[in-house]
Amino acid sequence: MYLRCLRKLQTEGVERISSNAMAQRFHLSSSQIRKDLAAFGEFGIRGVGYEVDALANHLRELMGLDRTHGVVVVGVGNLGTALSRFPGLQRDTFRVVGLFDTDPAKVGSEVAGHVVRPTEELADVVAETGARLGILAVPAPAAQASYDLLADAGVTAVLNFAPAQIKERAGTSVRSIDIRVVLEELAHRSIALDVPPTI
Amino acid sequence: MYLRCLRKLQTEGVERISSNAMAQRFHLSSSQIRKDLAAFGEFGIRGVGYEVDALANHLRELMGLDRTHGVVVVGVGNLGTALSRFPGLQRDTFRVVGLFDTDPAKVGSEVAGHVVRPTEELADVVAETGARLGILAVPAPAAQASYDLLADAGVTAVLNFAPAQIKERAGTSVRSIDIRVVLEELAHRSIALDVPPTI
DNA sequence: GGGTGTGAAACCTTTCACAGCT
DNA sequence: AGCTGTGAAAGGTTTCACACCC
Repeated sequence: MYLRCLRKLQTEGVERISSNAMAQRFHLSSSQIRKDLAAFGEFGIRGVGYEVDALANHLRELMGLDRTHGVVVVGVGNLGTALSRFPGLQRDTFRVVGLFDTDPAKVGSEVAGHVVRPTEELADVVAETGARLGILAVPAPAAQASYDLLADAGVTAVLNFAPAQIKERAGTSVRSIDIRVVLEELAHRSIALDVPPTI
Repeated sequence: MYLRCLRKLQTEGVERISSNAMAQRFHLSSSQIRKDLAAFGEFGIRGVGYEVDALANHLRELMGLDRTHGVVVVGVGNLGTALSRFPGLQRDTFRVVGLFDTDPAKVGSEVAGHVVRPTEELADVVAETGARLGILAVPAPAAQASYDLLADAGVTAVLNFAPAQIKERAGTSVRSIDIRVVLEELAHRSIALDVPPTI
């Protein structure tokens, strides 16, 4: 969240900012900002504030965003295709290094500059490219098997869009986005108009 | 979250469950479960536990999931198409009632059983159908304008997939899923393997 | 006996306020 | 003078433990 705020400040050309100014700008509390940022190390300058660039770089490093992360995408339906084409996945922080599907009709076709490969080749591609991130865009019944495939291949973090509960394995963390759950939260908000949005 | 757990219990045929059993089953704390469920009203039976069906129904009602929610989808690219075809959006809780796009090449085509309409017709469709939920699957630069369109039409909650900061208006709450942010969190996890997953 | 609902205790997070650095 | 970093106070949340009910 702080990184997002700092990036916004960078695009605005702000070079230094105090916890107070930042609190006003982003509707936070200044003491909370100081506590949090101090936890990452002493990055403020007393009497001055925080150096936006230096702090952003520090947080980027802390989050591992200073290197390129290879991403493999399993499932090349509409969702997988949309994600593969997503500009944020073609840059130097995240780069799609392989698309996989079990459907023979899809294997061999080209999507977002990549030839879709059979899932049998996933382990090889992960080994060759050193990819550590995986995206699951398969139907719910195929989710667990695909996750296991990714885990076996050595992927360490998986983003799952299938509405299925993945049985996690040590060394391969999962973050699931279940559209059904998000919609339900939305339904709740639309009937209870005073529910504050999540940050 | 409780509703998800209860649904899982329902599919397993469990009719009654104690806070202790539930805690074990879903890795929660029994006292937390009791406190939370008690907050919704006295739904447990002392000496017995909780009636799964009755509690699920109560929570469903509380979340507004006992009625049908009409959903309009703005943006019929790969993502919009994937979402429109999503089975969870064709049932009696959530039902897509209209697809919209500005691209003349897409307008008139049929996706997931709906004819894609120009965004000019959005307000009419929302008025006719009484839809209160909207999904934004447009490119980032078009996000704010599309949100405003939804807000003007009377939609009360919007799920935004565009990587853009929406300026919210009173009466139309926004929940954004920014794939970039999710990926960054994932990158952090893949380098710091001890970060626990979000529930 | 078994299990909920709930005050009290323990624990954690946020805010306050100020010493100390630039 | 101005602003950070940080102990102390305030405010919340979670766990404990037990009275009370089935």
